[in-house]
Amino acid sequence: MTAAEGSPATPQELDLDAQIAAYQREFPEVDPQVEKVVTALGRLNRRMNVAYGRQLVDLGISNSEWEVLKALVVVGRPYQLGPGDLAKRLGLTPAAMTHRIDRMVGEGLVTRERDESNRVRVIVELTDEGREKWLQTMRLAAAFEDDLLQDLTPEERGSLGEILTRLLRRVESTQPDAGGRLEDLD
Amino acid sequence: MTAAEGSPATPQELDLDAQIAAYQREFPEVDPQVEKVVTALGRLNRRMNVAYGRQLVDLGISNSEWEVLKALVVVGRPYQLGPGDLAKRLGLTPAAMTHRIDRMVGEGLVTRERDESNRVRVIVELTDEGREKWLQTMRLAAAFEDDLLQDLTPEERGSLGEILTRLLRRVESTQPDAGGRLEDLD
DNA sequence: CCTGAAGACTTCAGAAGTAAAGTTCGAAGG
DNA sequence: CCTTCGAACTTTACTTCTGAAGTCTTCAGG
Repeated sequence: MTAAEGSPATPQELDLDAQIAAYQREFPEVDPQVEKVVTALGRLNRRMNVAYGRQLVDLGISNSEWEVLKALVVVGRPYQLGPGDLAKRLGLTPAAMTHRIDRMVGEGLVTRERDESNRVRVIVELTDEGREKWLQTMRLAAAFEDDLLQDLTPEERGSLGEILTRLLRRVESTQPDAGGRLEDLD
Repeated sequence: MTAAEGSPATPQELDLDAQIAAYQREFPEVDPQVEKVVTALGRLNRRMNVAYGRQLVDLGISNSEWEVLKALVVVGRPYQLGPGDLAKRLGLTPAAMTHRIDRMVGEGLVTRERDESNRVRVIVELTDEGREKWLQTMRLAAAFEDDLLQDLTPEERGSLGEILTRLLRRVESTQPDAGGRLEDLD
């Protein structure tokens, strides 16, 4: 029998404190408190993505497809966006969007048609099936997320949300949105 | 002239509160507080990775290569690991590691040689140049991270680190490390 | 009208990942 | 000793993404 092909996407990592200690050993100038926050953030996020990924597999869609569903649902009825808009919102090249949409059309999650009022444009629209899929993912994701934050007190949740929002604002203002504000798109 | 090819990897996203509001509109059962924490976490992490990526481009290495450097540095002298260990630690397939190591050997960041005491094994070792690269990335990353957390009070940093650590522990214990504990590897 | 430029999407080639099959070496039993 | 199994890495086929070139549509001038 050949090797069991260890399932990837689930990293085996050192204990967090051990990892921080290693950084201090190799790079003494580092601030352990800062490094702990940043490292925990990255690792937490990675694990969450693994968890989402597993749930999505059960529902028969990929993480990439989920992103598209989310973007379409968020804009609201009639759940339409162009490939270019989608690409900007997801941070992908237009070429990648073309392929993703191909797949998703094949799976019946979205439709693609030319905009008859301006035949250069293409309209990608969520199907009922696509919307239903998104609802299913939301149910699973919400359950996972509730469970994840279960041990936090309401005060802790509030303060966590507030601090993260502040950090996000800082980084998003530092990092201009690669040419053109989102408001231009709607 | 052809299209300017909008630079990807920097998503244009809705305001965080607007996104949460959209989720509530489309899925009223969602807990906005929970969703805010989770969404901010994901978006923050993504932006941080974009920021790291830009710094790495300046230093001439990719994010993937950075991961390998980190893993080797963290184990300490003599900075050696096998491809299989590396793959497990990074959450990749062994096949992907083979290719990554190929590239990194070509760039002089690591060496690859057979273990003479057991010729099935291969030893990947950080070169001096690789270690120096890692130190450079650390300097830039630490500066970025210090700046990111600049607005937080020491108490906020401490509590953020503590809460994130707790969440990480929860998710890591829920999500067994795909076959085999890390302790078996050293 | 016709032409040229610009915009929006798609197509094509190359990079990097996964899954599965293949190769090589070491160890254990007859 | 020889054979067979298992472990560790590599190879192959296929997927998905990026960057650059290509196609089609619209619009502004001549």
